[in-house]
Amino acid sequence: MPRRRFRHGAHTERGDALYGCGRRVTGEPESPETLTRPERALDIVAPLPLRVVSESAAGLSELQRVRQEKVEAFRERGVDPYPPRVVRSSAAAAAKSRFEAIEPSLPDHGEDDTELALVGRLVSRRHQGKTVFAHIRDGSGEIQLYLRRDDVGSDVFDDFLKLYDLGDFVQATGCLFRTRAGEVSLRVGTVAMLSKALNAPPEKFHGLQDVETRYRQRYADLIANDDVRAVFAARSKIISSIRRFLDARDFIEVETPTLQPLYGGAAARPFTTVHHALDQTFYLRIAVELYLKRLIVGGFERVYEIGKDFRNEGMDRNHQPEFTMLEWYEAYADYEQVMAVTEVLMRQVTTDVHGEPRFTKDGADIDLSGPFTRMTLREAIQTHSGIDYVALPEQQDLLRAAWAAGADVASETVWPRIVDELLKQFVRPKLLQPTFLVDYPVALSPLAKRKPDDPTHAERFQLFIGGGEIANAFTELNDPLDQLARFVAQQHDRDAGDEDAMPIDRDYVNALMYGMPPTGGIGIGIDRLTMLLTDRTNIRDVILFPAMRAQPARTDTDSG
RNA sequence: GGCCCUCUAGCUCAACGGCAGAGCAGUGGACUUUUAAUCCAUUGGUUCAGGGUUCGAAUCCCUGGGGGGCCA
Repeated sequence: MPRRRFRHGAHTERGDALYGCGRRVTGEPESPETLTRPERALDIVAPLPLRVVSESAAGLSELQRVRQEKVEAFRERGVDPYPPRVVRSSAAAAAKSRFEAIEPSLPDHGEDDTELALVGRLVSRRHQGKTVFAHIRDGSGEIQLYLRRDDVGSDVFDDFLKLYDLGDFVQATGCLFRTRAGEVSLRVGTVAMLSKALNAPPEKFHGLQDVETRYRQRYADLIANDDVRAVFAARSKIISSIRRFLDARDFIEVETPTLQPLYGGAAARPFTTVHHALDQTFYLRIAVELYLKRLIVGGFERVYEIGKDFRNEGMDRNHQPEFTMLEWYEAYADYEQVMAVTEVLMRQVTTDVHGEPRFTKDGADIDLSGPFTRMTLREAIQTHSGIDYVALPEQQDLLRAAWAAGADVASETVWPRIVDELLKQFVRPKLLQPTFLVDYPVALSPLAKRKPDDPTHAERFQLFIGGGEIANAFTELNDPLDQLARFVAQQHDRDAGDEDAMPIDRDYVNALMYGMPPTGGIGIGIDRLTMLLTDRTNIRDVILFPAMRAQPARTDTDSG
């Protein structure tokens, strides 16, 4: 590798003023692009300081104006405070671990003689006379910078104190050593501005606490709060783990329409929109179920989709109008087989996130290592409420029993919804450890196949963990005329005012008439699963940019 | 949808009917191994908006708005 020195944009004339640690650069480039024509990268003459808006028009605060003046100071000396390229020799974490590996072999002072170019956001700075300590943070972590006036020269030293602010992205070159306090640090030779920040970062100790600001300005939340970054890193792990798991089992990932001429596959109100050229109403999908099963009809045996569903309903800590759902369908499988796969998947995903098949949720230790509990819905409701809904097939009888047990149910609630309420109010909160509830009343399950030995119940299961519903699955109904009858029953509910009931999907019935093999399918809410595995109680904490009510227009007018 | 809580400097928070303050950040200064550095000085406000009560309102009342929680 050729000998190379990193140049500092504002002080290229000091390129030779390194205090002598720099000998070479080791380590592989971060990417081919970052090290293309490295010598030129920071020597580019700054472009004209175009001011497309006046400061008053930009509405800068006093603190922002102070920083903007620093931007101008860079430009006045011909330095671009937003250079297009940067040289980076390694990530902070890699640099540190490399230093720690070679540290025992270093002579005397223990300073490495390899010159590095590190980059990142300036997150802290401690000035002490003719030295400065600072931390920069890149995607891998933080690393401390140590500047000595005698090393970098008074110009660089003063600039670093006067023109650089917390929040700026910077490059620093130099060599690693360990401070008296024991922290691996970069003894800095040069610094360069990579991107001047006009907004100060949130307070360093308390971070960003205001919940509303955290949701509306997630970028500031991510800057300020490490645990928030960890949540979304976990979410990414969950999704990639699921993909690996399903791909390894010969599932293919497919994409079905988000804009649908007719919605279905779940009990929910849809969003409605209009295609202008077609002059036609489209619905944003509330589920992908009916399209995935059309693909099973078409001959694919194992399909899955991870994507956004949209439901035009109330918002609370468990509901967002836009959320992510996994569904998969497997030909020649029934709900028993789906249950078995689900158990293995949940154990795998949990292990990928936590390193072991157990974790803590709301203070409860949850263990997925053993076989998941299985019981019928009927048994579960009977155990936790004392009510056997099978023995009470009349709405009035079940309602009275529910009230007697202390349930909060409206008098006009239809029979299957009462069963659902018994589940939600008496059973679900108790199911902390992973539990499959199986066999649901047919009226609650319009897309599931009936049990051969009990036509009042469908082959359906739900998985509960941590008191929450994680998965919903069944042996898919593939009798086209039974399906049509269920749709018609749903239509009656719609006509009676149930806005959540599904419309009749004749094209789906037509697909079933071509024949769908026996099939098992499942839906798993990714947001709920992420809440479970990251111990969050508000769905907005696991969605990067949650839907929020638009803020009212500002009434004050800009004086500029 | 109902009830409750909340909104004050860039950020985190005080002041609860009597001069709008502190810490961090910023600005100026001291300090050559600090790490929530320390020390001295200092800038910064439409107290969410509008109305009312009052000699006097961030504070009490009303209306509206944003957010959160509990319930439905």
